[in-house]
Amino acid sequence: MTTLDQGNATRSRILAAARDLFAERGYAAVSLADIAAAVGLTKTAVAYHFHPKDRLAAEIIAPAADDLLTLLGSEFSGHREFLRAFTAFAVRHRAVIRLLTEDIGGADSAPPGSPGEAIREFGRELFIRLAGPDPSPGTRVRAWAALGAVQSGVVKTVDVPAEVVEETLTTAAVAVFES
Amino acid sequence: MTTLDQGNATRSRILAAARDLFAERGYAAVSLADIAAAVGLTKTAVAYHFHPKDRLAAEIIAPAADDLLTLLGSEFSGHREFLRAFTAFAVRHRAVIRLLTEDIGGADSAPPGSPGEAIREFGRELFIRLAGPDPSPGTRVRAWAALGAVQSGVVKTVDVPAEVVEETLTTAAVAVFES
DNA sequence: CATCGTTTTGTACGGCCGTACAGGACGGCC
DNA sequence: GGCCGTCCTGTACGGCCGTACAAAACGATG
Repeated sequence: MTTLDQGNATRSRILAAARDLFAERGYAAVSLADIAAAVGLTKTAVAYHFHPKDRLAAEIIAPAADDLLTLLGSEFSGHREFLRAFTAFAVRHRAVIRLLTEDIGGADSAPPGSPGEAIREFGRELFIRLAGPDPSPGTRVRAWAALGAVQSGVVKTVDVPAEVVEETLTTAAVAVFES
Repeated sequence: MTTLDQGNATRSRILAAARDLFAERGYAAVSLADIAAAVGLTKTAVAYHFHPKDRLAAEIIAPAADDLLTLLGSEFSGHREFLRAFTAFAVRHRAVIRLLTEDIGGADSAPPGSPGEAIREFGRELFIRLAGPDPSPGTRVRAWAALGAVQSGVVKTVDVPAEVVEETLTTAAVAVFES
């Protein structure tokens, strides 16, 4: 089992390093060589564990993606509840939220069937969920502002305790949308 | 003069096309060939007008950068006035604000003396300006949320009249920061 | 018409990317 | 010891990027 454990261990180390680098610079701006250097391997070794590069992103994103689909599949009684749930989601997955919101699907087209396929333009779905099917210009602006506030607040304060961020941002997001 | 005018005309067309493409996909994701295809030229022709690719970004950003430096150099009586000024700035330059906030300086290191150098991490300066030198965790979260709300609201609603966006977002940003 | 500068093209190069493939090192198993 | 799967390395390839450079169109100028 030693061999297997070692493999899973480096696998995890690669995953962790990649998550940090992606969060810092974005998906496309990080090469396999960068990740390899961060964990002290060659880029070929990294490629061995995650055959297409997409798998790295897919595996990093997977838990957040599941949560997101659950969120989008749930019913909420009003925008306050929805914003509360969204903020909780964003805080819980703040290390990877940048990948979900921007990088993936924005650059190269996700192959059909991959996790990226389901997540594609999920931001738009969140927006529709919040703003409704046929929002007024003012509502559109406020909805995007609220989503942007949560994302920005979550990404830029990774060192602040999660409870503080979540509570503060929930209040802030509601304040935006009701302003 | 016809020759010169033609040159300036295509220069402008390149600039306009590049601005749109950058706003849509981000700086690094747009190649010279993409821009060339958009204006019906070869990538070499584009490179002729803007020798290092950086010049394209620099020229597109220049007016916004000047405005930004003015903003950072001004005094404000309180956070409301600052947020009002920042929102006005963001709306005025909404076509290029994505470049200022993310792409430039984020990916590859800007060469010293280039415009990107001065703009580098300007977001942090805006944050300090809003949150103060030694903000509490809650203030930090609210400040980033306010800035993110404005940015998101501005970028995602380019088809909404500027006055509507500006007024709505100013109110929203203040609501966030005071929430 | 000859000449010049400007603009555009075509071709080519070096660099970095992700990927493929062959081989070597190491431990588990018979 | 022989064999096998796992893990990692080295080398190499094709593709796309930005860039350099020679040459060709083209109008303007004399």
